[in-house]
Amino acid sequence: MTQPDPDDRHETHSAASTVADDLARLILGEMTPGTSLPSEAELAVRYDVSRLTIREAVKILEGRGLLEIARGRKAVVRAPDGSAFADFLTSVIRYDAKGLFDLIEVRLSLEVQSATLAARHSTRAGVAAIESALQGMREAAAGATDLATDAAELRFHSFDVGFHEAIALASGNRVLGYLFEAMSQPLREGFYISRRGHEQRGHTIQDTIDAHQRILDCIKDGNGRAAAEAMRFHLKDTERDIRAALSGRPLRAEPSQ
Amino acid sequence: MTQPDPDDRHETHSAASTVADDLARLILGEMTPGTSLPSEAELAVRYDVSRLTIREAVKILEGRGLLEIARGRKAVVRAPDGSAFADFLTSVIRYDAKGLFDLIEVRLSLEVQSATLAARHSTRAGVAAIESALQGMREAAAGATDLATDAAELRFHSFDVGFHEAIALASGNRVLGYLFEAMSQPLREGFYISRRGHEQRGHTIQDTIDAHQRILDCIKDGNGRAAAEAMRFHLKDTERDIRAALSGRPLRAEPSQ
DNA sequence: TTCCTAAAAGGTATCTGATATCTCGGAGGA
DNA sequence: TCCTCCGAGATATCAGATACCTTTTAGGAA
Repeated sequence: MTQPDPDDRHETHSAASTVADDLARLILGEMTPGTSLPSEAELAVRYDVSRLTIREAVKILEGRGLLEIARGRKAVVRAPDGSAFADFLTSVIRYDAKGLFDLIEVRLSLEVQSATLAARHSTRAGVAAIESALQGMREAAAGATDLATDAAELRFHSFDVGFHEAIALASGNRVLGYLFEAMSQPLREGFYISRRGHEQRGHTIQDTIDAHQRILDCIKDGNGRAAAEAMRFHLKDTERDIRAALSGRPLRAEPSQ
Repeated sequence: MTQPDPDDRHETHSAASTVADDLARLILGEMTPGTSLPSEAELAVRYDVSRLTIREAVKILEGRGLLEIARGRKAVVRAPDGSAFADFLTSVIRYDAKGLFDLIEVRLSLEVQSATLAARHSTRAGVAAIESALQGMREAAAGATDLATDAAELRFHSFDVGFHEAIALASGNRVLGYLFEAMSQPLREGFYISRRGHEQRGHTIQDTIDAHQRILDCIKDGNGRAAAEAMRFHLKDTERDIRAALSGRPLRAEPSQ
């Protein structure tokens, strides 16, 4: 809840911030992804500040995910993606364990909706992408039957994430895709915890694959309600895995990244 | 194919980005909001780069919303909020009108969940905040019966947003609160459009207030399912308002901020 | 003529050094 | 004891310079 503050007497904002805000408005308003900004020298002349100030403004926008910067080339406007939100969510779940479950709760809601929408109006290509991810999970699991090695677990995980991401994309709702992308990084840690709990509860990898298969089947049938239910069941089960793995032992504090 | 280049992963971008990533990990991992970073000079020594490079790294983190920077003071770690995601979403809905409806769709899902959770376990203070926002809507509407003036409409709008925000907070799920905060800015434009459509469809302000009252009643009753349904009905109706107002006329392209 | 390569031009990345202005805490006076 | 003022420390911004990367262009070879 921000205070009204209509007239920004708060103008002690630095020159770099001012330039950054102006450029942001320009970029969001009338530039399309792929367009390149004028050179630093040119911007310095236009805003009548030093090149350093322009650089700092551009860095702020890089941090906001609006620009892509490479050495020797002009800065180009970046297509939006969810990464800008990712470390924000990461910081949320770092502060306490409840944050992780809050995130899981939200994720459940969004993924159930994704599944519903994906079943309702997905394209053949969309279904193919989901199928391909599931096939990848199968192969990763076959390669190492118990996911004993880190490499196999990593491969399985990335296909698992890919499965859910493919559903989010197949929903046709881009905001869902961005949110999923933003959530997948902070949920990465949760994944490894959940696999541990999955085994503790006597389940196998095949169970996991079957659960995904059911979701896929419902989507292919175009049955939104069933797809939603299958997704909800799967995620609720994953949540139980995590709770089982965490019961009695605190969330480890050290970041794995 | 690049040369071996063993000690320097050339793939990593600039020195500033490297420092920024390292600082981000530090901040997310082991610093709490309010803590201040070492001074630029000290960081420059620690990372063995010039102060300018540190400045750029810090600017990137400012853009990511991780740091708060003020002149003459060290940079302090910022408590997470949704604003970093807000202008990202704003950029999404700028690119085409479908983005707006994608966002509305996601919002519906999240708000329905908020209502459910708020009904399930809200505190007395949480309910009071929702009630207070609704009372504010009533008074704003009474002050100007048809919301003719911009000021009255603005007041009504902020109480309307406050109502929904209070529900998100009452849900007890902080991630929902952050997401709501991030969405409310880009949806601001949608609000004015919806009010126009509301009138076009022969509805009054009182209808809007009644819809909110119904949601509040369900939450007070602790009836999660009914609260979800009331919220869904209200938001679906709002969506119809927007579609009605937009039918035949394109979304205006000029940014309002 | 066509294709490949190397130099040139333009751009960013980073450093050094200097000045201005702001914040905060402590010294000193009332 | 409390208020005021000042200096130390920190950031903000400037200017100039070098290194390295990318793109373009021009020239030479097939």
